[in-house]
Amino acid sequence: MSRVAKNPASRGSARPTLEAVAARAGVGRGTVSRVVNGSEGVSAKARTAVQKAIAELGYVPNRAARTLVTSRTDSVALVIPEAETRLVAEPYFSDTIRGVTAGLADTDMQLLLILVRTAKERERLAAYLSAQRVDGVLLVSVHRDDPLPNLLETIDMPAVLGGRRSDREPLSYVHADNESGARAAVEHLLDRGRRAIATITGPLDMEAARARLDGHRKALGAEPPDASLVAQADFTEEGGIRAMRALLERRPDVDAVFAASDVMAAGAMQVLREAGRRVPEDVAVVGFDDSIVARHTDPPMTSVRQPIEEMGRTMTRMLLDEIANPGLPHRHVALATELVVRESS
Amino acid sequence: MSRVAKNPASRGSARPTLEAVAARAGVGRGTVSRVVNGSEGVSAKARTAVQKAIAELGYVPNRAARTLVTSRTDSVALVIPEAETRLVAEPYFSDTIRGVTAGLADTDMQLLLILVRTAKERERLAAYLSAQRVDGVLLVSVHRDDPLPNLLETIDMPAVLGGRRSDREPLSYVHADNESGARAAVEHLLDRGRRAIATITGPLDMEAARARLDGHRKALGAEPPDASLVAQADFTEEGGIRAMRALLERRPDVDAVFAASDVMAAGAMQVLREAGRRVPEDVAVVGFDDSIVARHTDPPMTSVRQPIEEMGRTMTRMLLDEIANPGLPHRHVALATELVVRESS
DNA sequence: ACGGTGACTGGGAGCGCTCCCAATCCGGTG
DNA sequence: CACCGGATTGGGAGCGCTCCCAGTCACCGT
Repeated sequence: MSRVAKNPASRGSARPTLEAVAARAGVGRGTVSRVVNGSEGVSAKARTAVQKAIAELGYVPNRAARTLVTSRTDSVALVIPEAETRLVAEPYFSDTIRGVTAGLADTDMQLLLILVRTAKERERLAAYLSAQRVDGVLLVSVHRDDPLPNLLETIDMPAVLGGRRSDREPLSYVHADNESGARAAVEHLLDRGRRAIATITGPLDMEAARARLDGHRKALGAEPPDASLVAQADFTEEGGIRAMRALLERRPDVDAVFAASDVMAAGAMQVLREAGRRVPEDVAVVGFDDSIVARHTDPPMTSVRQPIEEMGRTMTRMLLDEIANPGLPHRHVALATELVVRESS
Repeated sequence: MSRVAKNPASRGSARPTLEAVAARAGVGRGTVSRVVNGSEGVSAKARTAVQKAIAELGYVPNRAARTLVTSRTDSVALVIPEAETRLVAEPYFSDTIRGVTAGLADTDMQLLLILVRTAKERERLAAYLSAQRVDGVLLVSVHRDDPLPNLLETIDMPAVLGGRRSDREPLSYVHADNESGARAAVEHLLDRGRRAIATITGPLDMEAARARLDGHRKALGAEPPDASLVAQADFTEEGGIRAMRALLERRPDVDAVFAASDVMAAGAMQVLREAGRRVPEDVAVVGFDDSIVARHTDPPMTSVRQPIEEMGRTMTRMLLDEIANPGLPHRHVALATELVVRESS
């Protein structure tokens, strides 16, 4: 049989194969494979010969071939609900990606980015993941009723969540200590002598939003606070605006607001200004995220910083761990937040 | 997490193969393959039988096997220099990704996200791309001396740039019409009766920055403007601050500033406030990007909007085109910008 | 000297898919 | 009724790699 190299995409110099390296080094395929994969049981002599051949030929393993036999893909997916990329403070997005990338840096894993926008895409994603096209999944911004985590568990796919669905989340996750952060924010307002401290919440089907609300409540005392001081919103500026208007109407005496996101806090500040209330003299404002928005409002906003990039890095490390050790029990990690005080409080 | 799969090849429920589908449908592998890939020359009868079998078995093609033989990977890489994710206005990042994802939406291509941070990683990326692990590359935020585009051309890898290296860029690219945008901004300032219109530039090794500077010059008249009205910076807030200080010192009479990015404009506004100049009464300010920052400065900032998400979408479509038709000549697309007038001017 | 031992090594057997070609089928022709 | 050509079909031959096992070989103990 002639070995007619009829490569369909025959551009560029044909890449050398394992076989070519073996021939050049005067050894068998098995030995080259062992060297490439760092297995032991290869004589020093053979190893150097192979390494030399690899260098000379510029050999790079064909990932598809490897995947075909090992059924490892050497890639992980980062799944982000697209809506969140609009609502949530912008840096959340880039910081997460940066953290994940950093966590993957000296692996040779690839990062697949998947934005899910519609319910239909969600289903496609499910099929996609079931097809085992990645070794693991990072899932951020999960809502309470998100079906994806359960799916992942069902198909036995390693996964780590950024944030949790509830405080009984079984899957592995990394999250910021939202409750403590919120509590610190409200206590800071109390320290400043504020007495009527309202809060603007995020969507309560997200645990992060609930936890921040809890922090507000706990800082104010054990018993549930006056409901008139709580306005529900959705993390958007528009929502923050509406919530602040409602609060002013219900509680003209309000002298401080803790918003569960910077963007909502910015909206609140607008409303306060229009209402003729000075910030911070009449009403103090504290946000959450410490995003770029917080630094540019007028006055600059006090906010609770969460270590998003580090969350991404940690999630990634945990995922790689779970991929490498399939039996591993799920782990839960909380990272500390930090109150950044500026002039709005 | 109950059963620890110790058998390497034992995946949850063994995924059905092409062969299984063929058996079930009572046809040969070739026929199933033809149906799956939409080739013609399949009788209606065979086709429906195959489709039925696929549905019943829940068959999903194994991508690795396909890649191995076709040497297509069905994935494209989006390469982003990591430094840019910090400097450039944040939404740039997420908008681009959103656009690219949208462009890929009804393909079954996957998106690989690659952040390049160090020179070493840059080299690894070169090796990676040379290994033909993706079908095409999207490259954003290219600097004038970026070696990557040439590499891509050398290895004959389909690529589309977001922005260009110079106005003689040979590779395909999509960019915003920076010069017109800048010109519109400066003309707007002239309309407002401003006479000493300074500009704060981005790093001039980026064509976008140069083009914005050109726009400033051309709006002011054919001849090169007074150099004292031009301050070079780097797209960062810090840079904008330094530049504005320098401008105030050199030209106390300055009555307007056009900054090549919102973040720099925000820095400039800070400096102006500290210097006791009112915006816009004493000095009008216009930014570029129309990012979230522009909406939250005090006063809200006039800015030049660029359709970033659309750029991402367009780039992606062009790339898919180039992948599908290898002979295609390179194309250059400029998208219009739009001046968004707010209270800072 | 000889079997035993452990360290290495080569290469067959696929992984699941696409390509391609020979084989088959069928209606229409002469 | 034999023959022809186009439409359809089945399945062999790999793609490049890892796994695994049967050797091979130098060396040791008795």
